[in-house]
Amino acid sequence: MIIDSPIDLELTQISGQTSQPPWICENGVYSDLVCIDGEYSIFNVSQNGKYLDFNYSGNITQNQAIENVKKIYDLDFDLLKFYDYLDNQAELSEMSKFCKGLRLFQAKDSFECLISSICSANNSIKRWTKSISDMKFKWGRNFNNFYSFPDCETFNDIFLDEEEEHLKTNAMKDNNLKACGVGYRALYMRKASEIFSLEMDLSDIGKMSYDEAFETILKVPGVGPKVADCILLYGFGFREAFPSDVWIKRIVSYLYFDGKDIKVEKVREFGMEEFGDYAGYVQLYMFHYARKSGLMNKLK
DNA sequence: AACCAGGACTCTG
DNA sequence: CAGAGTCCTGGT
Repeated sequence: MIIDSPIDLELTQISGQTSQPPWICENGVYSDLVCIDGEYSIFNVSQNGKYLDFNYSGNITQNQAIENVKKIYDLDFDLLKFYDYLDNQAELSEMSKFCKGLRLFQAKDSFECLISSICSANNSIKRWTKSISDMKFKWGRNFNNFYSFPDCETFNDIFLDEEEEHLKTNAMKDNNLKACGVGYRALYMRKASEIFSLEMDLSDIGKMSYDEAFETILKVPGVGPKVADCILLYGFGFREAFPSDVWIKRIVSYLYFDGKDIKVEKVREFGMEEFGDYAGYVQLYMFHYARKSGLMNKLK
């Protein structure tokens, strides 16, 4: 079925949002496993003109399927109204034409998003997406050769490194977190996983105000301000988050502060103040505008 | 082959 | 409480 809401699927898929790695793509069809109320379904989406062509298999209702695909691709967000806003801001007016159809790629699994976001810190898009894909393959459940991300109870039992694996088994040496290329982040991931299986539900974060959610998630090991905002934006749909890293700092500094060096923390405050509920989208568009327009090379 | 990029954390003054 | 150093891996 066609879903009547404009999107650039490929751009959204490759944009490196820490909700999840890109879906498996074959002949223009992007597919992945989605869990809805304990039922597993395979979602297939492809580009049809300006719109998404969507179908699914599995034991869920059509309403559930549509509701979930709309959430994942943020299809209820009014892009055209957002472009009106961008076009009327002197500093942002170039962005819509470079990023046309780019949408939030929302988490289908908030725990996967938590671990992905921790994995992305001090890392490259290519490397963290491979790490997460490796984890799904090693420890996820297999449905028709699609793999779920392990839940936090399963995750707690994963060996940290070769040493821990060797201590407890005689098996091969790559059945551990560090074998996925996560380096020192392995311990952060395990501690984070333990917190959300022993101390609180990850879903509680979504019920909080933005400020409370930010302060709460910030206490998780491996989660600093940037990663916290990614989790809140991509994992829980807090659009007022403005995840600020060195690139956003350079771009904001170039566009708004005459190239002056600003603290990342100030950039975050500026973004939230200036862009309000559009902050998350503006951050997403700034990054891809910088990539595609050549601004990024210039700022290096 | 030495060096760099990328956030969070820890230690120092 | 700011600033510097360290962590791991893949890329040059």
